[in-house]
Amino acid sequence: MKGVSIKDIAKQAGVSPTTVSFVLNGKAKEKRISDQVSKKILKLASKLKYKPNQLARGLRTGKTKTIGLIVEDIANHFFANVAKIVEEEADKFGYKVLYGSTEDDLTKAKGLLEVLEYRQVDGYIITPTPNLDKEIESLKNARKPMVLMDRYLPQIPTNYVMVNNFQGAFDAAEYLLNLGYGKIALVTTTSEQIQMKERLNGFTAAMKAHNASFPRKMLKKIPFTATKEEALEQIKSFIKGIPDLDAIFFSTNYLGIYGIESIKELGLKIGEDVAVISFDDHDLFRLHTPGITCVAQPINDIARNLIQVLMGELNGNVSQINQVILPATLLKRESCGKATLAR
Amino acid sequence: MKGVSIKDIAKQAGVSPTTVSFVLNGKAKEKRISDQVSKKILKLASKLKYKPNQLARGLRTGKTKTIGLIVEDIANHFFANVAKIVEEEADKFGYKVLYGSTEDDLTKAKGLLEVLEYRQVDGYIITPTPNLDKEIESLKNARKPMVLMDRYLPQIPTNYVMVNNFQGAFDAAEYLLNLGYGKIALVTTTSEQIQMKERLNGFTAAMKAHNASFPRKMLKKIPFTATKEEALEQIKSFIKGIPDLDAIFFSTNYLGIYGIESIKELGLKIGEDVAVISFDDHDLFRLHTPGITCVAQPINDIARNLIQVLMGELNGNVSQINQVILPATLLKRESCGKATLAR
DNA sequence: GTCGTTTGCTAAATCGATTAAGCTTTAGCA
DNA sequence: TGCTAAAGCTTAATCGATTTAGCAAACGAC
Repeated sequence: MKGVSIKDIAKQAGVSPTTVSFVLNGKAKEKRISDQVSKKILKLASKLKYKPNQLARGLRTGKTKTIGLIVEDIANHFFANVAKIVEEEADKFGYKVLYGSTEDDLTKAKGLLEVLEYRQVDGYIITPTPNLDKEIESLKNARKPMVLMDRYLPQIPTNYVMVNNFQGAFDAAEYLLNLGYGKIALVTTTSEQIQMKERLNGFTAAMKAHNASFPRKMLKKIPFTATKEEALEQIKSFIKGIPDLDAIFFSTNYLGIYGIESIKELGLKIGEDVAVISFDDHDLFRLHTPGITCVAQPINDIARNLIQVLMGELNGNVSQINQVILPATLLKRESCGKATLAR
Repeated sequence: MKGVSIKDIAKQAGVSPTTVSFVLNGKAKEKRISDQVSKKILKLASKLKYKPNQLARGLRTGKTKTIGLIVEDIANHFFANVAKIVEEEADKFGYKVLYGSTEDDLTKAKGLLEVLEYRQVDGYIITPTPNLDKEIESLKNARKPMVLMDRYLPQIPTNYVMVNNFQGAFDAAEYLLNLGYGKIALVTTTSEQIQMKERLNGFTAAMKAHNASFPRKMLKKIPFTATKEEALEQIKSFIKGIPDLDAIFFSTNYLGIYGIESIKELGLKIGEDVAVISFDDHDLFRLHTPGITCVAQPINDIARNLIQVLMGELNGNVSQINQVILPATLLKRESCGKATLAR
């Protein structure tokens, strides 16, 4: 029942636990343990299927080999996929992952951080909620290894890994403009978070660069507190309110999904009556008829960079701040009808 | 930097660490600690923001307050949603969750179990891969709290929580038959796992119950090792091979997705040329035009039951085996055209 | 006044590993 | 032979909590 401990090995090998520890930690040479003894110990360890007790080790060394992953919603396509790669990559370094979803709620995020702290995770991958500044700041001051993802807090210089939101939105808008669309609307959220701002900025910058007009009435912000029904209603009446609308850019994947549903309910045809682009990819966008053009995030790259940066910190390379911004890819499908027709 | 320990509190309160431990564990009365001292300790603890070191506690008590969650693929809609609720529910009991994806691969599953074991998780929620019997058996013999999900191993009586696969498939087939469809095909995987068998059994039982014919050529098994491209090819040529086909039941959500894509590529119209039902719901099915009728799993219920059963075991109620089978719901949408037209 | 009981608390062992410090024994060299 | 150095281990402290066993003082009963 009980596991095999270092003592058991020591007893059977006729040496002290210290010696066993040295050998099993690869310090045999350094600690001048004879090859004879080393081999005997290694043989015994594998024979007895010795598994070091991580708790004991952690208690002594202060390292749990665990990282905390805080996402907005683990059930969301983007975060779930990141979580998957993060787990795989962390595993390569001998780390396990504890996760939690904030629902973008400050209180939940604080709660998660507290739990992770007293679980003594070695490092953090955090999708910050609004107003999480104080907590992030104090983690930073405590020099805890940490990387932010998906967004960052402009006031606090920290490591982060994100997609290039500005460029992604810029490319999307430019693509629509080049296809000849003139009345392009942007549907985004009221969230003041940086990733949303940058998508808005990228979009407007493209419009400006092409001397296209983007009056205030072409911008719709849906409160992030809105229920699905409310969001659908708002999107529908927004669309109805702009008769000459010919294209819509949705700034997130869930808004894109709501958008598709809204457009469908209005009896309009995507790609014919109105062009659609959404930020973030989704199975739905790929398989929808017509396929929905989108700005895809490089999920694998994001996850791998997160771990790479975090491992750097965990190994003590805390020298400089790592801010990784990865390119977004415009996946052209059929939802911008003129696109395929015109070309 | 260092955390506040029980010793710090003891020193400041002028008592021994033992006393502090008793008070903080709610054993003040039982251990006859005076109210005076109790209060002083509690006050100090909250003033110093004492957080018990879980490692130390775990080392001593053998409990980590951590559960291991092994899913097939955390990025999959079903598992991601279960993972989310599992985390929330576990949190209510003070447990955190370590997760990992097997990709239905035996070696990965073994690796995960090994890691979780030596991380000393208190309990396991496992989606077993094929041939994981030996490992499950040995966990069971070690009397480790454990619940299986999504499927179980018929040879080993264990706790599990699953949807009623038989009933779900039966209902789907019956629904199609009642709508007047006669040539109904079943597309499933070559997987021999119980949940797949039961879906097949449910389907054939319904056909038999209604005296409908279900010749071997109406059954297509796609190897689960097939790439997406291979799967699409196979589904397409299967459909082409049965000219009078009028309905298809896909036994999993990813086959349903492939199915939609295949049908689309063949230039057929879902709900008009061919009716479609898939096991498992998905955003895509809901938002697709036409909406895809499906057999939905009660995800929240599944997750809550998993935790409930596991907590029962963790609290020592290991008396009897809990096998929870939850009803599947047929979500009727437009993909079975005659359905909406006929009614 | 003595004995037994209760009250209120503490000492010390323990969980299993890591690690600084140190203790033998053998070797090397003059 | 005697002295230093290196080789090869071990002792014991430590991480922070839990928990068993038990001590000292106060109290009560006779």
